[in-house]
Amino acid sequence: MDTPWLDRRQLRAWIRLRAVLELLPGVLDAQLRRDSGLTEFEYYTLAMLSEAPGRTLRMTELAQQTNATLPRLSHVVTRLEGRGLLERVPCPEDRRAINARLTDHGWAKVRQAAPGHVATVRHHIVDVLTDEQLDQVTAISDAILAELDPSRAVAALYTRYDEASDGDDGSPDDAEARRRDGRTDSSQA
Amino acid sequence: MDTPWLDRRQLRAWIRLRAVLELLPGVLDAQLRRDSGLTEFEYYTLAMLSEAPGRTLRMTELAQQTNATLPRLSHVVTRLEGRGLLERVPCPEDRRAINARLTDHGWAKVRQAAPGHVATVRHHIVDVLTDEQLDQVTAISDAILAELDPSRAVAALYTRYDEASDGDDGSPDDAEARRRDGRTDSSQA
DNA sequence: AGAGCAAACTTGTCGCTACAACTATTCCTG
DNA sequence: CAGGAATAGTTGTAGCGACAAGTTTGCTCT
Repeated sequence: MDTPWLDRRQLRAWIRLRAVLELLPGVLDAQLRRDSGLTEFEYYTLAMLSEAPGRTLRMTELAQQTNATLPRLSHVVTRLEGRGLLERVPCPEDRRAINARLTDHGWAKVRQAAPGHVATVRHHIVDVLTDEQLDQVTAISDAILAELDPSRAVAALYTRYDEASDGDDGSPDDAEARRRDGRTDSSQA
Repeated sequence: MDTPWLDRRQLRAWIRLRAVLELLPGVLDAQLRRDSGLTEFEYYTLAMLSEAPGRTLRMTELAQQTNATLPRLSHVVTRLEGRGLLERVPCPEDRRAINARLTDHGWAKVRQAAPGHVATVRHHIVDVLTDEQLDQVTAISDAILAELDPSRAVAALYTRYDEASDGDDGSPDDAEARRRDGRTDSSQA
């Protein structure tokens, strides 16, 4: 078994990507913690719920959308439930399943936290990249995810943001969240 | 403050990048844990030492090269020291400072772990991307890191893998290459 | 129909990381 | 050449995530 080492180009790309992998999550997390008392993961959990029809999702589905394992999600949901941001509701159709539903308090929390978080994402990622590079990020991530997640579990979510629908993907809550797209900013670089 | 929401292209890129950020570390970690009993971070700690002159680095420098905070590194080094993979040596020049030095056992460990890890990186990243995309990864990461790390602390390391020197591809086995080249480095920095 | 298996969650434990002190040197500046 | 600030590390604690069981419900096959 001969193991081909990485050449300079490959190594350079990897080292840098690794640095991003290491540093970026901490920055995003810190901002949300500071400004909203939420983990980045907690935020996305709430955010995914806020976009779902009826602000409700089954645990498994929510886990997929947040790229989390079920045990992890379960723990997080327990904490969020304790803080009154969401609630567990037994699923009538399948009694094994549990629906996580965003409370009004949780909804308010997301709405309060969103602008700051989006601003951070903008500041650290979107604004420093060109439109072309953003598309490259999409393509590169797709390639990596295809290998990383052969079952295409993540696909369900991340296909959602393709140029698929012209209308909306449906839900009223969703529409409300999306309505904020309205801004026209010809972002600086 | 206008609500700076993300448009479709931006959101798509971000959602996917986020998925990579979430999933990739776990995969790399799992492989190293399984095959070598090392965390990805532990591996890189050892790897950075293995590349350093005399297989020795000061804690602060090592922290920078691994993108870690000092407290984190300190804990990790304590654990690795307990396992005999490296040792703390007081720095003669500055009595506040501590040198972390790779032991022979640690050296062997890195050499044993490297091929599997590189194979994983290859499999999940390098092999699924074109050369062009690899360069895009470099450029994009650079842009993000420049904003993320204004002090350019990371720069010290990741500049190292530019087309600067020859014979310096920076792999953990790099030190081996140096030995082959007869570049024997004694005495610490 | 009932046995066996899979799916959907939960729970408990352990290890790692961030954050916040704290100690010990060295640098700097009047 | 004091004395305060900055630098280099360590340590303690609290909290989150991974992993491994465990439980309940649904599915399937003969």
